[in-house]
Amino acid sequence: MTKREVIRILNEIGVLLELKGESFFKSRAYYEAARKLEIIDEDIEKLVSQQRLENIEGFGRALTQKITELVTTGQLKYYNKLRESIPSGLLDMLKIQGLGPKRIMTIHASLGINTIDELKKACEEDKLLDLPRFSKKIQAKILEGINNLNNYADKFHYNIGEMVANELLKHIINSPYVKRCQVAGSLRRKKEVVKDIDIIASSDNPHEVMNIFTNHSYVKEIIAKGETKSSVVLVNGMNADIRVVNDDEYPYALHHFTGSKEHNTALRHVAKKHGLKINEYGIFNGQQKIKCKDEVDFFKVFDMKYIHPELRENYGELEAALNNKLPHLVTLGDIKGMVHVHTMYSDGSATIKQLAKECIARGYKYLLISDHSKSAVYAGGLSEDEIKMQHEEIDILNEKYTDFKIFKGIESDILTDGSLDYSDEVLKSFDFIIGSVHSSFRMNEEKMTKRIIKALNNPYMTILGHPTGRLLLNRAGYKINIDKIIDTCIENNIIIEINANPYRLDIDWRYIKAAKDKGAKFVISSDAHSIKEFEYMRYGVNVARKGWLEHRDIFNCLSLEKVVDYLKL
DNA sequence: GCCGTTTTCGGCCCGACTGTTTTCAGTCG
Repeated sequence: MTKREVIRILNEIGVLLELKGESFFKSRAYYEAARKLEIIDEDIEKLVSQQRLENIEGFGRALTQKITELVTTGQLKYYNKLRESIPSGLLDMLKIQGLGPKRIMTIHASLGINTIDELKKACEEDKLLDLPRFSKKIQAKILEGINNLNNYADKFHYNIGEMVANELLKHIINSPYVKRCQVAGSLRRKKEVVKDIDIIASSDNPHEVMNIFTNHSYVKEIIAKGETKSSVVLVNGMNADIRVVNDDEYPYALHHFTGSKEHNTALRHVAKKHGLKINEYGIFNGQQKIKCKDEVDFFKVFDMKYIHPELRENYGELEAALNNKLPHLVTLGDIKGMVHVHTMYSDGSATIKQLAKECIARGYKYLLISDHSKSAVYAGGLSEDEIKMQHEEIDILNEKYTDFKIFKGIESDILTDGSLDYSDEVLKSFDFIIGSVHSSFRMNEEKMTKRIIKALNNPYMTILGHPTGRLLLNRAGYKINIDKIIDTCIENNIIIEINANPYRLDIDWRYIKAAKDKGAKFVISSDAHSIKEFEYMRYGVNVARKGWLEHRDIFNCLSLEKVVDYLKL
């Protein structure tokens, strides 16, 4: 059984226990254990066979026994029994806004309802009214929650969230009542997909700020509106929350609502050791509040350097901050060249000259062109003759530039047998080669891993393109042994792509830090098919920062001279 | 569920808002 599967089951047990009405702390023990396994960069089977699980904080006798059973037999009796006792439809109901474990179990126990469809029918037939602490209002809310579930996605791509949040922010920040205001939550942490928008503001007149927020034209429905907190649904189905505090409470509130929950919980443990207490209104030493003017001050209280929001995932940032080992995160300004760009030769919309001009205007020193290869017929992949033409055009353009260079490359399909789709003769004519999988996504893990590793052993390969092939909120990545692939990239000096397209953001940031520690190198590439898509670079930088990367870990932070040197030209 | 120098039981994270009920339960983040 894979670690991923164990993590999934632990999380599900946590949810099932919540439904059963068990103590929240018991559920949390399972969630925390799942979380720990996610962070630990070790083989689960080794951890079990070497009996090292019980040495990890949060793994007591019960959890160790259960995980051992799961890993050695592939089964867990406790889990099977739990699942039998709770219809799976009840788990789905947790997604309905306003409906939690208590009400779900009341509905199930009194009315025998097991699925969302049955629940919907019951609401429409007024069957919930007689249940204790239910009413017409609550029934209507549940019904609306069910309809929203069908009408709206519950998650959105980062770039959509950012766009909407900026629009709301612009509206609020212009108010004379607002002193400080910014986006918090997962958007501030630059998560690749977001559930909602969190905004924090400081003001002496929260009432007015709430009105401004809830009156925005994007607001479709007000879920809650109070003096410090309001919650709305926007026209696109997204939820947005605002918290308004006094200005001297702002840094604490900002930190609290930036999260992550896991980061906050871990920091509270640290605070406790200092004899301090943290909540959204302050850091307290008994009754006394410790003054902070901003988040830099906030972390100073715990002898920590400022932790950038992107790192606040409880992936080791607190320890690093204590030991002064936080990375100097890469910034967009560190990027010196545009990589993985498609032109009109294949499915791009701009000419090489237009792309180069835009690069120069943006201060980039080089452009790495990589159109599709000939197997990608659907995308106008380049024939051998077209490659020759493109190379001639690049040579002519390069003669005109003094402080700028265009490099000749290709995004070559990794064919099902792991070979690239040109002869060595043709491959040799490029300055660099990105190898990407664009077909037969549904191979099993062993075959797909073998396929990619064979390509990584091709001496002409420079970069592994979008390593998992995922499309966020749309398609899971292909099944691969990512550890083996990363290890092979390191051995063979292949650069791992961080594809900055906001619908890909592939490789996932969760893999990056461990790979970096092992010596992996990365490139942030736009995969641009138009000049407009150069903007994608900042999403790629977000991912790199979430993966703890510094400029020296990233290929296109190198100077032009160093790139020429690297590509041995 | 886990944990432990107040140690084998009793804490563990808590505040805001809604709606039902009249002091509080449920949900959410």
